[in-house]
Amino acid sequence: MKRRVSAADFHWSTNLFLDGYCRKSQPTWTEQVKVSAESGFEGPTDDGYSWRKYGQKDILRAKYPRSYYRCTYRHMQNCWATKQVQRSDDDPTVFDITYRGSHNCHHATYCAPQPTSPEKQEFKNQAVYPTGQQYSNQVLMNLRANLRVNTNDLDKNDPAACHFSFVPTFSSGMTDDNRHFQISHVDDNLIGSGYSPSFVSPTTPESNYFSVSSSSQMNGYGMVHNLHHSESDLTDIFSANTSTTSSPIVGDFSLDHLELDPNFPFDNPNFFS
DNA sequence: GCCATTTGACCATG
DNA sequence: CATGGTCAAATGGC
Repeated sequence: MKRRVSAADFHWSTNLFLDGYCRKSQPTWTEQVKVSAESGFEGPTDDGYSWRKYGQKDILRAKYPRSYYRCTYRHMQNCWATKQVQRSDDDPTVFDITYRGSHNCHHATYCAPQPTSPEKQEFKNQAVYPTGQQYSNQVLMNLRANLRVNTNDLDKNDPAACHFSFVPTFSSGMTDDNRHFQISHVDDNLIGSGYSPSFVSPTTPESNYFSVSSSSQMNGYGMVHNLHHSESDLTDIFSANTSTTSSPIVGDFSLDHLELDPNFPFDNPNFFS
């Protein structure tokens, strides 16, 4: 929990998989993080937040146990974010990290030297944390390689509860920094509750930032808050790229590839409602 | 002594 | 009842 991964030797790829499921109205998404052994493998747990491990469990038919973490500031700031970390069976260098809930705490970024509080050590681990913006930009840089929207799963889920299937895939865009980014389903709760998947969470050693679009806005804690999410907004985001291989601009970034499923129900009244 | 981790027990769910 | 998720006492490091 207290180690840091240097920017120089942390080579990894992330397969982020937004599992916008419909349970308990908590946003959940899964990120697959690959850490190469040569980069001084220490595990993928440094995502910029401060986690406290509260359990470990052997999972049926899984080689490796699953670890359970919750936000260190669960009580101090009523932050109920949790995550589960499980090493992949196939590739021991790959970790599946399932995040559940969004952070309410304000300790994720290093740049928030707030007025001294009795909880002095709350900031002791923050000095080298990159901001969420920094992480985000890293991902978006790789996003240039490939981004597509996949709606295949829509039919498998209750359309009334899960209106959104968004599976952008970033892969092989950058040299050794391949990130695969998948967002499956996102429901209302996920969008409207300060939801912050890893691509907007602090992690990367890079020093950049991004903004997704006018419909989203970074706050001071590396989170993206959707100020509004209307149909037109999303259309704005994706429409520019449905028939060309040019590089549409998404926020501060250009995308080399963006495929949009023509059947994607942007006109679904429930979509991002 | 404080705090995080470990680990077996307990609980919830299907 | 099997499995996954959480609790909490014990443990260890600083």
